[in-house]
Amino acid sequence: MKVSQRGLYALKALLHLAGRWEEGIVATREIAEREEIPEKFLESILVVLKNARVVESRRGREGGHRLRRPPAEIVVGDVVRLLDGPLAPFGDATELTRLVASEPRHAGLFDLFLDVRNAAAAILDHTTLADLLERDRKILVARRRRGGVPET
Amino acid sequence: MKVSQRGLYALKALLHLAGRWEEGIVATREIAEREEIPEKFLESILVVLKNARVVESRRGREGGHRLRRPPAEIVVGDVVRLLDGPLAPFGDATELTRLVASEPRHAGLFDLFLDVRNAAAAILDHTTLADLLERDRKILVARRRRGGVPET
DNA sequence: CAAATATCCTACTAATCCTGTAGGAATACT
DNA sequence: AGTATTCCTACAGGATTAGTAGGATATTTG
Repeated sequence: MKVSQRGLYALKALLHLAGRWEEGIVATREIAEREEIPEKFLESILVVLKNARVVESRRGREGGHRLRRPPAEIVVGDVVRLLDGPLAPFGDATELTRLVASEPRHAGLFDLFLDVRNAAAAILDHTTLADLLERDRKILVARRRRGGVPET
Repeated sequence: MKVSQRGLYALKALLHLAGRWEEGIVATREIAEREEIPEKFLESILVVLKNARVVESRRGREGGHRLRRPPAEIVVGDVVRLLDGPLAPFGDATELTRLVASEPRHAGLFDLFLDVRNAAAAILDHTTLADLLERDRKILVARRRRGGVPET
């Protein structure tokens, strides 16, 4: 499994929307500027996210995007799969299962790959956007305690 | 992390050599034929494996390749890293650690990626070629018991 | 020494993926 | 009507992937 720049942008954008969940609709430009994502590129990503019903959009003036569900109900694994394909290091879970069951050679190898994909899925499929926001917060607090650098 | 066709070929070739570890040297052509890998492509892969001191080669007639160490001492994680780069889904472990420690935004996300890479590393770095051969054997036995199809 | 055979090295190619850009059409708010 | 924003299509340059081709180099056998 590999997370592309595009996938990373998608996650950052969603985290941005999650952080401002109460505010409602946010425009592409604003996300792009704050998260340092090329605006036109982000546009195309948001369309994908919209078609997958992760996000909903409003056009025209005062338009923009917002999460379709609360941050605690959006799973990181789904977003990664949507943008960057299956979590398995080779092929996908179904293909690997088939190979383990039918390949005369190297079934063990595919079985190993299946273990890796299951380990990744176990982590990514039970982490939500809300979890990540919480995690951000905790890391920041810990960093501050460890001799953070509050300016002056 | 993504295992390419090239990486898969490398692992298959190494498993082939591991299976015939006692026999000593095996020619590229033979591996290519038995494992159904394009010969010239396999050649280039074996050079990489040789430069990384995983395999040793002898030229000329009766030449070929063999593992430099016994199968139980060759770790899958190292092979994957060699052919397909870091195990992390984004960047590598060092970069992710740095990002978690210094990024003002989304440190939690990079921390999550670090968890994924650690989970993958935990699996791949403690599985050897010998483990995989054993695994192959077990799968075959289990398959046979479950109503295998012994011809006629 | 010569022939045969295998690895090793360099270069090239075709296809696909990745990371964007550009321009405009459709839509919705003021 | 005017303006701001999403949405759609097309394209482009660079990197990566999966090989191919041809020959130089080394080594064993006759």
